[in-house]
Amino acid sequence: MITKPTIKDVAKLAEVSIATVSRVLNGSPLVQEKTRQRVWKAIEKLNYKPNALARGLINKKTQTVGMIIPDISNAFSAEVVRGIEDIANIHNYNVILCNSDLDFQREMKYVTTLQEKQIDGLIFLSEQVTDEHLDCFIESRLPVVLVATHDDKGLLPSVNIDNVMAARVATEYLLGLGHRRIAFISGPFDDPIAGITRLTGYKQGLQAKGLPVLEELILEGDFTYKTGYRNMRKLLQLQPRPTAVFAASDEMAVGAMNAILDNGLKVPADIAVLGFDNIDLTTKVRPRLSTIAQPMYDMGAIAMQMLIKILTDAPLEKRIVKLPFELIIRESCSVKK
Amino acid sequence: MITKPTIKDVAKLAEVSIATVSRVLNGSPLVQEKTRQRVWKAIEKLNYKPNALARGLINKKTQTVGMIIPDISNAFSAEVVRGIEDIANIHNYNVILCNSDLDFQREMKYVTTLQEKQIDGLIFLSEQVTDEHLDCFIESRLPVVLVATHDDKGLLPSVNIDNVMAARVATEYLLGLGHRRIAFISGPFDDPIAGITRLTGYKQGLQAKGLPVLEELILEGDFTYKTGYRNMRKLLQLQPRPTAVFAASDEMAVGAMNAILDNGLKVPADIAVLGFDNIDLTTKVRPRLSTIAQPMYDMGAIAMQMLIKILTDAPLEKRIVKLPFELIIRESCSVKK
DNA sequence: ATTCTTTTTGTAAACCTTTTCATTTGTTTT
DNA sequence: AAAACAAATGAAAAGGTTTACAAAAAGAAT
Repeated sequence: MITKPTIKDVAKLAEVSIATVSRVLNGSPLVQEKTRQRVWKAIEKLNYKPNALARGLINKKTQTVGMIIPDISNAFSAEVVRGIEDIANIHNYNVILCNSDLDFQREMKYVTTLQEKQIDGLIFLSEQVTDEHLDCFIESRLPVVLVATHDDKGLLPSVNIDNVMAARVATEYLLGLGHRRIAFISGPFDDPIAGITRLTGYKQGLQAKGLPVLEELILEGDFTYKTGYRNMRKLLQLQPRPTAVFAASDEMAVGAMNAILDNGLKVPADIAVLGFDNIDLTTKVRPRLSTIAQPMYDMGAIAMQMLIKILTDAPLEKRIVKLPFELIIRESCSVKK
Repeated sequence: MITKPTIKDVAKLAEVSIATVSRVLNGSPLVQEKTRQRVWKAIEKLNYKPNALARGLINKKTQTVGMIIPDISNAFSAEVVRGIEDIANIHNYNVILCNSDLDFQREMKYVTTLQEKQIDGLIFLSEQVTDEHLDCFIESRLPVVLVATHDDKGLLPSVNIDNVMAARVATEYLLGLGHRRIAFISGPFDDPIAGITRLTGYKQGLQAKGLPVLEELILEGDFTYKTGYRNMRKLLQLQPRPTAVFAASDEMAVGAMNAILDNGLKVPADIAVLGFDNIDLTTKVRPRLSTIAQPMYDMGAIAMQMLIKILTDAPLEKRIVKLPFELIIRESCSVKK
């Protein structure tokens, strides 16, 4: 069997030492022009590719980072990941993809494996970052950047949006349209990042206007289409019905919208619907969904940029980055009649 | 600075040689029970993690595979990737994600990088597999499995569906509903996998019924929502209008559906719409989209299973796998009035 | 007790690089 | 021509594992 050519083979063919080949490979200036050419010729002739394992072993760098996310088949994650990979690619990094399904055990197992593979850093996306997470990250000594999450103590660098304010702006928009009976389909009540925060923003919006927060109008979902649909069906049975629904994710908002539509009612005429995230889906449904836009791609891209800065010892201007959100008005909300 | 503990540190603490530690780590039977325990204790005490680079260097295996796909933010790719990663994870492999945007240069650059990183194998997803691709794969000597693609010569293992037959079944379904003027929004005319094949199936369907293939009813898209929308607008100007549209992807089908809806017409009452893929979106739009289901997750999962078999020298029953497709009837197609 | 097995453990080479340090070669200065 | 210096090259160690082989320890057979 023919084995892969190594630096030795190149050295032999070019009639130099492996040290010289290595220097050529790494663009060292102290090698004569004609030697350099001879080496390159040998490299090409043998189709030699340096072994990144050997390199990594000695350099203690692998140009590889890990990303642990809940689920790549979720549009939000996928968009963030695309941002991460694009920046990684530009800077000659590769990314290892890990789907956790938000399972703590899996997350921890991935951290261990990635550590063994000597990744240079980790990008982490999850519902919450608990103390156990923190312990694990610290023990691993891996540079970690959180995206679309943050830890309470602000120990880890992160990139996120101001979820409270975003949800408040959304609520105030609906109030501004004249709605007073605004339902809220929340994320998990124990999710401190996208659950509690957005619920808080919703409440703040109402309270700032002097309106009561009605328990019956607040239902718990898990960001998925299904829970949006189901919760909306419950809301439709209320007397009187809410005139608007604000959901903590676009998936849930579309679910809610379809529940309304399937019930023979109209959006926004009968009930206004407002989402959160601005995933692709929002422009593909009819009516198009108004929503709070999170800069998903940018969040990923910036997280990766931060990670690279950490890896290259460049200064980080800000460790905790809050990106701007945007209220995008489409067709799913109208003035209350 | 504290450095990571190595096998040497473990050996010293456990008062054995590194060979013994290695044996314990690899579950070798020829080490005494009490020694084994001593070693494990040392491993845990030091929180030692074996260095996968050093391991890979000597074993010539990295338990890492690469996957080159067009774009992870595309629902189809994402679902396939999820299938790949799940199976990989079960078998203790990790996956490196590479987005090519169908750019040949990028694809080739990724192959080189992945090769340098000594991946054990590669899963490749693209519009076409040209001879240059083939040359590159062969030269790389990497085990490659194609997914949702295949090469003309059948050189590489692949998993796919019978696109011609699927498109034909779809067309015949519309014909069966009484439609005679059926438009087709195709993928790129030069895409031999999902472009030409599905177009062929469409034509076959018509011809089998003795119907003419009308050029004016066939438009070229690139599988994206946008081209579905645009092409449908063109089709709407035809006199007489088509009574049904079959699109070579769900994205295009939804684009077409929205073009129809935005034009004040009804689906399926005025025009029936049929898609291809069965991505999530199909059940989130109203009316729900009828479609040809490709087993996206399974395609990824099976591709990975095949790759693992190749890597472990297990026999492959079939090198070219054709998975079954399924016509899923929802609400976007009705009998022609 | 001696020899022969069998079981357990250790030594050292190998995997493929990078890099320090030493050496050689070439150039400049005197 | 010799001395001093700079530039180019090579030898060898290091990085952290696995494993073939050697060696030691333990047990069985004589």
